[in-house]
Amino acid sequence: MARPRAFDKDAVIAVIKNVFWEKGFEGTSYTDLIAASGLHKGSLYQAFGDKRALYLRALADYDAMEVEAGVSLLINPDNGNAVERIEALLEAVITAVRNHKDRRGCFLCNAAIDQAPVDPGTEEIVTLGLGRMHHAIEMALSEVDPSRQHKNRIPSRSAPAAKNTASQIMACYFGMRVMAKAGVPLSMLEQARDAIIIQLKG
Amino acid sequence: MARPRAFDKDAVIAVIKNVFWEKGFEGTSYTDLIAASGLHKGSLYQAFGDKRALYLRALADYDAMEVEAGVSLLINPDNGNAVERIEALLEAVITAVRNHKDRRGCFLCNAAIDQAPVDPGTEEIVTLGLGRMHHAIEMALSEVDPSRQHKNRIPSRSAPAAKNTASQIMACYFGMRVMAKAGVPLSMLEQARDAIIIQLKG
DNA sequence: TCAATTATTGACCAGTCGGTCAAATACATA
DNA sequence: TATGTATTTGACCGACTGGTCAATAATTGA
Repeated sequence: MARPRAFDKDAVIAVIKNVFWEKGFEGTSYTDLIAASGLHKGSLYQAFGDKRALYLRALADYDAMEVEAGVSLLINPDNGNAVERIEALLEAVITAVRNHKDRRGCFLCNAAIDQAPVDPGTEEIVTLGLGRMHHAIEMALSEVDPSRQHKNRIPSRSAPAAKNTASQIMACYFGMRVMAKAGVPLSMLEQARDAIIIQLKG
Repeated sequence: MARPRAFDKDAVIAVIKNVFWEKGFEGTSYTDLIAASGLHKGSLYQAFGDKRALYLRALADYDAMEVEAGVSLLINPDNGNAVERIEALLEAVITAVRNHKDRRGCFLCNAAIDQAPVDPGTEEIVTLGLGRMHHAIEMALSEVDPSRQHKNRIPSRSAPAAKNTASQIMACYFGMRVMAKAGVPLSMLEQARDAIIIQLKG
C-alpha cells in the first residue's frame, strides 16, 4: 500500500539501548541517538515517538534480553546447583569489569537511580524487572533436588528464609554493580562474591 | 582591602549539594542552582568555578558530612555492639524511605552511577568514600570487646573473613539504596536487612 | 577622601536541546 | 502506469544550555 520502513525497528532499539545504557537519559542527546542509529530525527519520531518513549522501549528491551538471561541462568538446573548458578550471576559482574572494562553496569540499576524516582514509566519497568529477578533467586534458593542433595550439601531453606535471603542476594548483586561502576578494586568485588558463596554453602 | 563576599560559601554548597543529590549532574541546570541558592550565575562562577567544580564540591561536602556520619555510627561503641551498629546503618535506609519518602538515596551511590565512569574527579571522591565506609565496617566486624563478648555472642572474625564480609555488607548496603530508589516494596528492604542481621548473629 | 581591590549584577554569547513540519520519495495496489 | 499511502529528509523552531564579561557597587587601607 505504501512506502515500507527502510530499517528494522528492533535492530534500531537494540542500538539505541546501548546509548541510553551507557549515558543515561539526561546524558543522551538526539545527536547521540542519530549518530548511533544512522537515522534522521524525524524518522525516530515517526517510528517511536519522543525521547522518553525511546528510552522506555530501550529499557524494556534490556529487561527482555539481559534481565531475562539472568533469570534463566538462575532457574535452569543445567547450569549447576542453586549456589553455582548464583555464583555464576555474581561472577558475571566481575568478569564484565575485568575482561571488557565494562562500565555500563546494569541498565536496570542505572535506570533505578537516574529515572525511576522521577518517571513512573521507568519505575514500573524497573520494579517489575527486580521482582522477576527476586523471584528467580527465591526459586533457586528453595530448590531441593533430592538426587543432588547429598553430593552438594546445599542447605534447603524454608520459604520465608528463602525470601529474606533472596532479598539479601538481590541487594548484594545490585550493590556490586554500583561498586563496579564506582571503580573500586576488583578484589573488593571478589571478596563480596566469596562472602556470599561461603554464606550460602555454610 | 576589598568588598567582602555577601554569602557564606559553605552554606551555599550545602544548598547546592541537595540539588545535585536529587537531580544528578546532567539533570541539574544553572537555573536550578540559581533558584536554590538565590545567587546570580556570575557570583557562582566567581566563587566556585564551573558546574563540574560545583558538583565536585557538593559531592565532597556530602562525603564529609553524610558518609562521615555513617562511618562514626559504625565505629563508635556508644551506638551498641558491632551488629547493632550495622543494623542501625541498614535501618536508616529503610527509615529514610518510610518516614520521609526520601528518594534521593545516597549521593555517593548516585554519583557512582551517573558520573564516576566518565569523570575521574568524581571517581576519586566516590572510591575514597567507599573505601572509608569499607574500612569502618571491617573495623566493626573485627572488633572483639572482651567484656561484651559473652553477653552479645558476636562471633569474632579473622581479619580476612572480616574483609570479605565487609565487602558483602557494603554491597548489600548500596544495593538496598538502589532498590529504595527503584521503588521496591519496603518489605523487600526489610527482608534484606533481616537476612544480613541473622547472618551476622548466626 | 580617595584609591585599590574584590563582589555583584544582568545583559549577552554561541551552541545545543528536544521537537515539528512540509516537501520529496518510494512502494503496493488497482 | 497512475494513485494513494507511509517513510524519509533536512530545514526550521523557540527555549534553554553552560559560560563570559564589562559596568557597577561595596569595602578597607592609605
